[in-house]
Amino acid sequence: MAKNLTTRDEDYSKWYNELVIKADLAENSGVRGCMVIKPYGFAIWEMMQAELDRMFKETGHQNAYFPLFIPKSYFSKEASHVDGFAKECAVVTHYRLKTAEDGSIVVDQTAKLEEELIVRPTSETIIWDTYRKWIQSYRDLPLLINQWANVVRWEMRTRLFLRTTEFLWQEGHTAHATKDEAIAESEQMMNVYADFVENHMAVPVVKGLKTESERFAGALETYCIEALMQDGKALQAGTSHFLGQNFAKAFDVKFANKQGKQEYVWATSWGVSTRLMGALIMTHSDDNGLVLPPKLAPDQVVIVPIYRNDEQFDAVSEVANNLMKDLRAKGVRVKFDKRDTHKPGWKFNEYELKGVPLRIAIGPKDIEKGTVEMARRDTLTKEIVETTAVEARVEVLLEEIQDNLFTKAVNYRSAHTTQVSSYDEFKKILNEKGGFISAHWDGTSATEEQIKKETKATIRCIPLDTDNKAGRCIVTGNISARKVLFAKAY
RNA sequence: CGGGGUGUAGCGUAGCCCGGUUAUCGCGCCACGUUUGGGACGUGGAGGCCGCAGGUUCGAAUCCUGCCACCCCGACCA
Repeated sequence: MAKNLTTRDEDYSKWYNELVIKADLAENSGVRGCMVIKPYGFAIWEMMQAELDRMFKETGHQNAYFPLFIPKSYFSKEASHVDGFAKECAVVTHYRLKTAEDGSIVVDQTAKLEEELIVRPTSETIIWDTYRKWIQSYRDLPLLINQWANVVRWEMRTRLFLRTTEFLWQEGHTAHATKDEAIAESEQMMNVYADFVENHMAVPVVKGLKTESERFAGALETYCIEALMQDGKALQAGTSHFLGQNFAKAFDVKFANKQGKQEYVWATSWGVSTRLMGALIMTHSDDNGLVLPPKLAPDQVVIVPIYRNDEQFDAVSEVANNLMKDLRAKGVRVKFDKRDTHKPGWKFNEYELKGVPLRIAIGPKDIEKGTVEMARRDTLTKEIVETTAVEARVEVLLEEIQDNLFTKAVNYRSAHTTQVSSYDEFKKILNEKGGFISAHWDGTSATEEQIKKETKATIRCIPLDTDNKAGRCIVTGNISARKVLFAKAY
């Protein structure tokens, strides 16, 4: 059993914070709102990056890198965009320090910048300023670029991975000749995200559209994927925006079409961030610690030796090393933990806390019988397996664990998605059960705002796979074209 | 930015109201020995600008003032 881990029932957010720290994923730094991502946490992020990067490239995108600093004036070019980010920007005003008379380090006031630089909260402006120079003809389109970067948003309140002042993400920025093509790109990337999150992270998502008030600053349409956490709160896991011609007009990005006529290009942007780590942790983990889906686990299998003396250790090691070699040849990520500084029991708990999907223990009894003990992290069950059968069994179990985690999460979500037909029922479900609430809404921002004020629930999305049955808004009783998905959100 | 709270060893803490020996305890750390199939035990040891600065006092972790940081609640969060 994990020592001192607060349970989810006791205090969910305390459980989350402790888990992040104890599983060695990240910790708070000396810098307000900024976290240190520790090696184990970063290894998981790298697994995510590698797969996403592969998917982006498979859909024709290329990576590039744009500056961290954006001149202030760039922001004023697209009005709604600056409105969305103005309140949370870090601003660079000086470029030099000096030693004061009392020996302290101070900002050199004579080194003031002509124009302040903004630490990017997102890169639309600098990228579109650059695209102007890259795009002249329809032959230059589509332009399909992604960048892996850090961004800064000066949030009032931060939480490890879920909302930090600085965070890591990827942002795709594409330019297209036609509106339809740009919309198709936004939809495609939403689907890529959904594919990744469901099939690699084993986290089920609802694909949908954001309402006008929840839309990205500067977008005409925001596609999103929404996931449900174990405490019944929703988490926006990724967004893909159709930007129309807003940025093309703001940054004067035109191309000559086949008829030689100048046209503004059509744009999209899309991103996912280290917040996905939060989604991964909160979806699968339990009171014993982290639970990782095999596809993203830095170590899929760990082998723990049990021995009393050198002779036994040598015998166990021989079996372990052979297993490791065979499993690695099959592409399984496996580690043999032969540290003599910790006891087996300590290691069992350690790997449980860190969410390693499969643990293999090999001791003197196993050597005698030609077996090993295998333990699953997701079900906490153990089985004895013939050494010769381990390789095949590992492959089966890794797949089973991946599927099981997804199925469990889907079941949880189904059990916590409620259809309601009145506002009273809505409030009751929200307070007593939480989760997604599917209800009719009259489509106005006023009603949406009223619900948010009165209940703290927001419209997570207008689901795309809904059956579009008309009805009456639960608040106003006005005509509603379809049900939308509400929840309290992170 | 408003309301509340907390800063004592790497971490978690006692002491603070009511000033007075060498600042308490647990975890962790180091050494040695016994241990090793679910977070071992014993013995010994190291580790402290008591958040920072000033003040009161013979004497301050303790009282006073200012500052800083963090946490919680609100506001904020495309």
